[in-house]
Amino acid sequence: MTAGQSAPSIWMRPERSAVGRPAQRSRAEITCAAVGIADREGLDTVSMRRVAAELGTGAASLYRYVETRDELLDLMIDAVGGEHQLPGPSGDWLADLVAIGEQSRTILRRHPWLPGLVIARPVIGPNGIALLEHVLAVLERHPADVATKLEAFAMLNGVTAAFVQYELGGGAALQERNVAYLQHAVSSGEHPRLAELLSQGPPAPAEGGHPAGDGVCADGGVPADPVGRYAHLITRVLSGLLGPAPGAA
Amino acid sequence: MTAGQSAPSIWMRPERSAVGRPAQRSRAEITCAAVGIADREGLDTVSMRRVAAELGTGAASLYRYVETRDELLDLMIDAVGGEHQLPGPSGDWLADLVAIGEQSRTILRRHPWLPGLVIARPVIGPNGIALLEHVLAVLERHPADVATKLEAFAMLNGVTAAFVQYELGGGAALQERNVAYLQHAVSSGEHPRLAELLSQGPPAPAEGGHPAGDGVCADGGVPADPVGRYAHLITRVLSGLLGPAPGAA
DNA sequence: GCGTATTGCGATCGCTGTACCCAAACTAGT
DNA sequence: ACTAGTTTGGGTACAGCGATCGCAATACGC
Repeated sequence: MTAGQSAPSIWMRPERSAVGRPAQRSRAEITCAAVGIADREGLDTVSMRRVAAELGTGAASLYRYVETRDELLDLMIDAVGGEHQLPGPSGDWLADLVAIGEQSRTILRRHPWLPGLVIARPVIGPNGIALLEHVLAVLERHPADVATKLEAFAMLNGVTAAFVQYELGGGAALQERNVAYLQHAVSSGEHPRLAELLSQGPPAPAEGGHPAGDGVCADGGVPADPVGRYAHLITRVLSGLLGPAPGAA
Repeated sequence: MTAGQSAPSIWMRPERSAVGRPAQRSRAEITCAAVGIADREGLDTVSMRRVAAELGTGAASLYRYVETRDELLDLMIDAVGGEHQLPGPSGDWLADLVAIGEQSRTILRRHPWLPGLVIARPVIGPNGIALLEHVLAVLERHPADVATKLEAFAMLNGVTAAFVQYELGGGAALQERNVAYLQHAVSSGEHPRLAELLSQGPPAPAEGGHPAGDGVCADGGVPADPVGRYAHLITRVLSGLLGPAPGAA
């Protein structure tokens, strides 16, 4: 009767019916295959036919589980969101949120197709809700209003995605082209300040490990390793949005 | 001889040759048409045929100007980057960078397809170089090393894109679905802290204007209007990466 | 005017997302 | 045990996509 006619969300439809011929596959199985293909061969090789072939079935069958390809992408996004581990609040909300961000960074680096996708398509599913609920729980006693907390959640995800995409340089091929063009632009004249940039560390921004100390350093210094840099950045973002840390200065 | 065989970058190829039949169109003209379509009808209606039709020509003709569709997307990204106005450094690098960020936010909101695209495809062209050069000029006397300045540049773009995408909610349709699912999830049980979120301000995060004061407020307070919130956020990010403001405490 | 270099673009190929249709496989009711 | 109803499996088909090819048209240097 009062139905909003636009297909609401895949997670509001029941996965399988009680009657009729039972399904041979599941959303999770299809999602897992799609994520595997994206990890291995890139996001735009994830076609319905390719995923179906991976599962040994026909492309049309997938449409019993998913209405469109975009819905499959939604499932993929939420599925990797489930890779988070969410321990109980420690009492230090800043530390808890930074820990979540560091997990997110690891997850995003594991699935290089994710940063671009999650920004273009900020969809929320069961795992996204669990994450949001966890963040709200961490911030339960924080005096900020809900809108601010929601914004902090969005920025925790968004800033992390942006940072990882910067770390990865948008993929090796693209980064190579960018560097080549930068050199070209510098050599043919006009940009004096770019020269010093290219004479130093442009080719590979960073790698993944944690070679040095594991995080936030004394206020004022900027860490050298990527993990420390990320922690430093996300700490500033979060304390900027939510005020300074609870106990710390 | 020493050629890296992968097609280097569209901006390293000359746009037109001196000899032979002269071209009837230009990269700029095609780019402009494509941006117009994307603004009006969304990014994924930007097909080669559609753009060609807009220009009254055939799809194959466009491949004289652009090698692939992705290259057209690169042109679009860089073209809107040219909408920035870059005044000379004022001496206060933080204020200058925040001003750039606010321009970026306006531009990104004008082209809602951009945030997702620029994160997924962080390509740099002439306008991107001009912007980078400008940022480096603003930071000329800043003591940080080049890698840190480059990171600040990347985060200025990345964080702004993430913020705008959060403001826009990923498009009306997607936001509607998300809200519907959140309500569904809350009503069917488990997530206590989500309830208070939905009882308050979830449907539209923000609108664009600048109803109240125009920016950074006294330290400690968090502004209410979106413009102030953005300024607050980007200020925290930049001073987090580059140390505190030059004159200010 | 003639060779040479470039562009314009219709025709075409392989691939994509997805609608349609019917056979197969299951449950519920009798 | 049979029928009626409901759902899934998946082959086929279609419109549209990005991209290639080949040829006619159009310019310049000589």
